[in-house]
Amino acid sequence: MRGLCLPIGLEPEALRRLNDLISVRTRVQRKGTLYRLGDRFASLYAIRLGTFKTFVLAANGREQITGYHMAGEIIGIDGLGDDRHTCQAIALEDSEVCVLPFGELDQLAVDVPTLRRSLFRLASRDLSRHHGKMLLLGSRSAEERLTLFLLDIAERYQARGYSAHEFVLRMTRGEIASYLGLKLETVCRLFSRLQDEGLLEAQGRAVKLLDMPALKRLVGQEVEADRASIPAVG
Amino acid sequence: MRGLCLPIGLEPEALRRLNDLISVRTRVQRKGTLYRLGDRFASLYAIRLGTFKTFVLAANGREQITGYHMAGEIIGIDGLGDDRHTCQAIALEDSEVCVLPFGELDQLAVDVPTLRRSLFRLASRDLSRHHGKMLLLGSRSAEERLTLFLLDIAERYQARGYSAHEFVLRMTRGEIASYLGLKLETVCRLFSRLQDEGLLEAQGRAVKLLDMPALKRLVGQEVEADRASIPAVG
DNA sequence: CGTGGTTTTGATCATAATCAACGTCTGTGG
DNA sequence: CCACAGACGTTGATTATGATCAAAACCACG
Repeated sequence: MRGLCLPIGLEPEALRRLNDLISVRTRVQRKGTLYRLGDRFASLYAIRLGTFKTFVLAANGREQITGYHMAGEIIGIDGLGDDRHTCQAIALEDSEVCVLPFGELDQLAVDVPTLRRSLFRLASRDLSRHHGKMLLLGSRSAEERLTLFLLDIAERYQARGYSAHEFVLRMTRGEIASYLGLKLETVCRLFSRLQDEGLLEAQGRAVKLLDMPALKRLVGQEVEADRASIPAVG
Repeated sequence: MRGLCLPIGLEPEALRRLNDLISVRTRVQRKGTLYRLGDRFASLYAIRLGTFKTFVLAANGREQITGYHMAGEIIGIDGLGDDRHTCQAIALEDSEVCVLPFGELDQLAVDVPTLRRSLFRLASRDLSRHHGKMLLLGSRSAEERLTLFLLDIAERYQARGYSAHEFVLRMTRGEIASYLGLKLETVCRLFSRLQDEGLLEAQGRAVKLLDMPALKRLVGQEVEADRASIPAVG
């Protein structure tokens, strides 16, 4: 049990202490809500199994997806700022989370500097993720966005010991589109195009990344082994 | 001195304690760097006077602006995740910051739950800001983006006691464009267009917002007084 | 099977990017 | 104080990209 409940990115010392306050494990079935916008912020949730999407509702009522979250990640930190969750979290498949009561976590953090740091880290991680990946998305073409998205997913699967080259997406084309700021037809066409170009193979949600180096080049990521060649900019 | 050094959004109790550890005040002149990407994270900076931009360098060496920061705001929290700053901060005009050594801040946070909370709040604030305002930017037209940007600036000036209707931008058209994921020519045209439509008046960086309600409607923000009319979505 | 949600593809249109030229402002040195 | 250079801003003409509208095919599930 403990194994999967433990968040990636926390130091060993903090992890042991954490274990003690993990009391509740909850199942959330497909399309079930973990928390809603406006809910009082009380806990963090360590995803033990499954996948979640977080989203906000735009003025027109359409949902704007703000993130996808997989097993091993912690969600709910968005509520910290105002004591209320600022988005809604829904399971994309039958899932299971460990509830981490924030009050106790906060208390524990007093004794354990490492955990304190870890919590901060966690809070700033989404932020950094956005900086590093998604904000850059603003100035990128549709093709680059989708590629970045797929590479991000691949990387996260890999970090969990799964194949980075072959996986099954848990979200619809429309959900991907919402996340990337595109239309679903555009996302479809891009899958087709990347397939025609031999970079990947997609049958519905099953995806095989065939030419990783090319995909990385497409989004301007240096293909490892010589990062020294990145030109310095003064 | 204390007055302006103190961050907006911290509770009174925390503020008093904070005062004691504010040791250094630093000037940063126009175009001067406060911190660079990769710099060791040691402090937060409370902007006492002036304006900063934060940005990352894209693969091609072009700068991608990730935020604008005005007097009363705290920057530098981006470095918390990895102990290294993940972006660069440069002053857009002659500015002044208070240095808040994070180690001491962290230590202080142990005793003061309020401060602890405030720090978390701070860490998650940028995140929330993005959620609420800029992430939504992904699915918006160029005109909506610029309008959101201007309304955001207006709101922040207002929060500081300045006019929300009339202000002088501190950044170039190109910098606005970078921030919004547009090209500078597009930003220019949009200023012209909004001016033609009578929504604002722009002479270079001096901006007057002439029709606030119309601007808010443009981006789908309910014009106060009846938020009850927003349809519920289940 | 048939029904609803999802995915794919086509044709057309709107928006913003690109390429290009020119105007304007600011600060510097003569 | 003026002339000039360089950065910044504006506008026009054209193109490329992604949105929109529309019609099928596909698929999973009851």
